[in-house]
Amino acid sequence: MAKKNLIFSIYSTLLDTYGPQGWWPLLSLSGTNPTKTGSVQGYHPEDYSYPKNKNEQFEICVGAILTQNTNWTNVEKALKNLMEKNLLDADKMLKANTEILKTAIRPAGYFNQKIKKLLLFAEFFTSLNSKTPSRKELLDLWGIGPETADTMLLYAYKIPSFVVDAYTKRIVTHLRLVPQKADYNEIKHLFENELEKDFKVFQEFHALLVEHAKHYYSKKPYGQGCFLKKELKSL
DNA sequence: AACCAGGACGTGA
DNA sequence: TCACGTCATGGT
Repeated sequence: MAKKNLIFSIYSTLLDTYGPQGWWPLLSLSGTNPTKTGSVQGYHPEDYSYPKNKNEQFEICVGAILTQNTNWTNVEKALKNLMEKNLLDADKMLKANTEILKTAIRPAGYFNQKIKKLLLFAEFFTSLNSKTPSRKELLDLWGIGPETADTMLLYAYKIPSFVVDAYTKRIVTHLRLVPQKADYNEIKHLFENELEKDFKVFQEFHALLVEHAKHYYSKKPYGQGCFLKKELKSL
């Protein structure tokens, strides 16, 4: 393989190791592939046609908010509750009783904060009339920070905006690709500057980093057995 | 039984 | 700017 750059070779290695992840996870697909937590098979590997409709797009955005500092299995429970009550729809959510909404999303934690975030976003989402929001518009919403905004842009709107989460930061600082104190944008640019702006690559890369982190960067000491460290030396 | 999970916000220095 | 507390449930 021609050495394009360090970042790309990491992507290559992760993809070879874990395979395409097929993110974002959608409820309609978790039936065939229930609650993926290990390196099993992706949700819709090598199929980049999602979201297929406006409700799936909304579902991704809701999931992005609910998963803030929260385990995905808990988010899935909340999403299922919303789906069962037929509330995974922006208009219906806006008309719904707030207490019922809170009860539905309770498993995802922080339900008092998150219900505000969801309603504010739902209102914004309907006001878009199917337009694609800008990153700034998303960031201006209360409850949507850089990671959530980038997650929505990348997975709900297929815009190549790299997502930096706690795992990503943990990995790149451990590998000494950025200083410990590197902020969100510094890490985001590290990836964006060295990759072609292809939403499919960005989608896979972020999902692969999460998968990799679950194997080697979830318990201390971080990075034990991480094969990326060996690879970096050999370059 | 502590610890933390695919963060964001408010506050005080 | 920046470090720190707060928000909440459920699995290990």
